[in-house]
Amino acid sequence: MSIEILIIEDTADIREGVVEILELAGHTVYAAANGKEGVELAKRHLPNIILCDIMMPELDGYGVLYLLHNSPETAAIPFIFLTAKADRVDLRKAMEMGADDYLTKPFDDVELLNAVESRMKKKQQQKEFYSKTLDQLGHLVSHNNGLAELQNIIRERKVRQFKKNQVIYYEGDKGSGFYIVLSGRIKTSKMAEDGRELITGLHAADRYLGIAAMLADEAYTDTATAVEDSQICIIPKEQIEELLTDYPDVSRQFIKLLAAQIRENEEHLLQLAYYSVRKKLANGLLRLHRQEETTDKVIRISRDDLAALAGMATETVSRTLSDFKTEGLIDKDGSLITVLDLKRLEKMKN
Amino acid sequence: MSIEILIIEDTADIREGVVEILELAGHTVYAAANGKEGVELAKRHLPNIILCDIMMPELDGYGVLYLLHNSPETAAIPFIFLTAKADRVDLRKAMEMGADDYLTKPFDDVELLNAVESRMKKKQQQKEFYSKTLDQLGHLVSHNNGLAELQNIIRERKVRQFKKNQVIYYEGDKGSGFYIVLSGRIKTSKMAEDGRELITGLHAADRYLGIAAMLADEAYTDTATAVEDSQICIIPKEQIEELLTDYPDVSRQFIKLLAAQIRENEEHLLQLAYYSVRKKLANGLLRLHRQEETTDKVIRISRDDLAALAGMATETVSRTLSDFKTEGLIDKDGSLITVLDLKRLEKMKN
DNA sequence: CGGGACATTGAACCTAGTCAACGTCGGTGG
DNA sequence: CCACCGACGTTGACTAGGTTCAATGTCCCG
Repeated sequence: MSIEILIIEDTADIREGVVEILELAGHTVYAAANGKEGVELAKRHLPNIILCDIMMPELDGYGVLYLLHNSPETAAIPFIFLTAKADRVDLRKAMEMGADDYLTKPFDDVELLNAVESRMKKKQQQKEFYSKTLDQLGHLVSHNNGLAELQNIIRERKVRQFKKNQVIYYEGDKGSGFYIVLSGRIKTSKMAEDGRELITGLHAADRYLGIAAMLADEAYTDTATAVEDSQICIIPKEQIEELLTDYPDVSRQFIKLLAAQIRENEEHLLQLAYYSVRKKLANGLLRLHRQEETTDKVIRISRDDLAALAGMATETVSRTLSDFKTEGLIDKDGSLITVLDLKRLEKMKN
Repeated sequence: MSIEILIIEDTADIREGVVEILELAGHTVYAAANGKEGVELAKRHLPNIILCDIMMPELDGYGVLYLLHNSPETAAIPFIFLTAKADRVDLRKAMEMGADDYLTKPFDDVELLNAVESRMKKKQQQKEFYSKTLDQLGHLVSHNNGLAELQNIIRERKVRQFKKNQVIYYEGDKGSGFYIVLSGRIKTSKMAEDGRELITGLHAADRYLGIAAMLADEAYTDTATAVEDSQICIIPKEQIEELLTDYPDVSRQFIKLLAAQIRENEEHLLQLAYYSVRKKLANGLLRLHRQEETTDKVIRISRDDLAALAGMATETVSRTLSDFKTEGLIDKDGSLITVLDLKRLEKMKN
């Protein structure tokens, strides 16, 4: 199988060296001498893998990565950084931004080819692993044409990894597609002026993200962040656009998702307005409990996130959880919480 | 023009008398001897006007009115109660439920014919008056087929009057259509367990109600009540249903409305979670100010509603408004509030 | 073993809710 | 026509519930 590779590197020596090696290995190679050109080539050719220098004039490697990741059709392409420094800080930043791997210059032929191949192999494994998950996505599937089409799109599986605390999109970004959570957990949150955070939604496997923004053709109203390492399937907007005009059943399905979200939000609204801390926390726990799909239903969440979810101070969460424990409602150990008495939690007085 | 009239009355004497008079006047008359039969006939024939006794075995007049008003295709049919008692309490209840008129038994031929005719005339006037308003509804209209179709449906103008504090639908009712506010103001609200109310939306002229519930085929998530006397156009679900499957542009339009609602709700969430009373109230006022379309932009709302809108106690609203007044932000006189310093209200610190 | 992230606990403070009394206006009935 | 009632708004006093600040404890990772 021939692999298409894009190399973005401003130093001619290195760039030409890499091209030569990869072409000798039988791959198709596109070369760009700067970031801007790199992004253009990436969008035009949609290569199977991208190698990119960090330090470049004008648009640096981070910028390239950012741009490509924000565009659905290029978001899932494996991205390897080439870096001269063995500087840890830079690398950490790179990996946090979602790079898949890195190569420290100078590197030899073997290192280069290994990196490319191992990344392609991982990608392949990932595909196989998640084809199961994706095939299970029965929600949107029926015997109907449009939904079958949608499933096909989902099958193309542009999967991208997000590490803990990595941001998937920011409030204010233009919605350019939507996302399906395959594994892990994603929170969507809004920031108050003083920096306090309110979690508007928690999305575990099989849940959808960013639908409203995409369909309304507006900017995202909240910021999506990975709570733990997660895999996310990215569906570009253009592909959905056609479906919406051709198949009414698809729009109906989306409308239901939106309506469900409105329902949830309104319930949340009422809680924040009038419920006591105890009740808000109880409801928050129940919400998490319902989502938790591990056998023993243990909830794993930081106090900070729990506070942001229920709209209160972290210290208050700590205190109230301690109360709940002495009352025998829950058990807790660090950031692990087990619901013991569901009934009583549900009936929590105000 | 021949008018189709339905008479629902359990006493055979009266019923037959009425039928005779009306038929002599050249109208088509359907007669039902009890409430259940009456509802069936109404749905089958969709008469131009309904006369209905209050006191009947099994399903009484209130029940008939309730059922017919909850069904979009019959909701806008003028409804006249026939009542033996001159009892005010009963009548008040009837009018509050949305009856258009009443006749106290015994009534003579002239009274009966007058009541029918004057009601039909009013209905006609209403139609003419609102045909203007409805024609202005340019929002959903484009050169596109589906939206033109939608406009046609809206033109059929099933207009219904709601008096102050009358309920349009209750939380939990099945969504059987959606509503367009023609004049007046409607609030949608949710009730906390302890009875406190949170207003989730305020809808003035040209706004839509109950879209989410209708499209998702679920129950309403909140209760809609008229804040002042209002006119509302009712669109039955069945008619929309076809449009949705045939014309994608219509669904797109609805999707945008839903997305806008999500946007608004999320903003509201953040406010309720972390904002101070001063800031919440300031935002509430701004929201109202924006909607107010009278020239001088005077806001008219009760303290209770304002409190339910911002999610706080009425007394606190009173106090804070007084503060705002001494600070020169607003002017107030009873339930009339004028925004004086928009800038400072917007910049209100937390 | 040290440092940082996260959790817990204590104490002081303060915001906003509750309860209660009073004022005002408009409508209704005697 | 006036008196009364109820709905609505205002103001005061009190207090509970939660936030904030600060100190200390605990766990995990390099």
